[in-house]
Amino acid sequence: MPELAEVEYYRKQWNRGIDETLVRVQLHGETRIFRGIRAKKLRQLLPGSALLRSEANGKQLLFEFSEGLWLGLHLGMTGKLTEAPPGFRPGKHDHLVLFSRKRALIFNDPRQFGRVRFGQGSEAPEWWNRLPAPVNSTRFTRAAMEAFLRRHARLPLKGALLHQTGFPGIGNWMADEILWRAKLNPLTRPSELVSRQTAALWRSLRFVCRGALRHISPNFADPPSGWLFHQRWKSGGLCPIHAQPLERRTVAGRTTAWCSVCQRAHR
DNA sequence: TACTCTGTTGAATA
DNA sequence: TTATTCAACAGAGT
Repeated sequence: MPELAEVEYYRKQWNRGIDETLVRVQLHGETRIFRGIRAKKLRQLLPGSALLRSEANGKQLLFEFSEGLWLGLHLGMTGKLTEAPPGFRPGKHDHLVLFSRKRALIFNDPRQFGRVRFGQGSEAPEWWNRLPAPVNSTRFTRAAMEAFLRRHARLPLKGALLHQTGFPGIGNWMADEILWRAKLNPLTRPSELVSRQTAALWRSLRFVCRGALRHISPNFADPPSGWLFHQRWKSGGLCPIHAQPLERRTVAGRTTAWCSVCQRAHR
């Protein structure tokens, strides 16, 4: 699930451990989560350092520790960050657990599509600084969105919105919500958009990002009723406007729900 | 039991 | 260069 707002929620769970010194690190170093890094180094270097701060960039997370240690996390499809008392016993899918005297910070991910990265130095790791501006930042501009759509003129809108280089932070449910509000069919190609539709896409994108962050990231609450979110997955889901049964099909490789009245294919 | 589905993404292929 | 397909993984649902 973790998209922009859920990632932000999880970041705050680990922030509860800010200013606490780690005493022990427990991890399943052989799992896919740690691909590309030496998991053993985490276990050796992190104890003795303290969590200082954290940052999110779209779906990417960065935790800064004292002693110039940096932990990058991606939650993949089923990753979660939680916090537990210090006596916590890691279970099968608790692949990385950081213990301070007061608590355990847990990275749990059954499907292991998530990822842990590690860096050392006085500055944030280079891969972090190279990330594109996430959709909720002021650096993400309408001009940048339009340039990306021009570059991917034949990719269905649904696929474009899921592209993390073009729309960092958007995931499957947000993409459907955005297209529904903009009254755009997920199969529409960017090259077919008239300027009124591009404007609608931009407005809808901003609205859904702001709303998701406001409603979901504080407590993991659902967005307000009236959002497509509540209808997307249930069989017999209805368009919140027309009470029309939603279409449900794979578009650009992902399950997609839309209203055939609001989001007519072509004009 | 067997088979299908899933909120991500990146590698391989076209 | 851009678009599509598929695999990585585990568990839930039918």
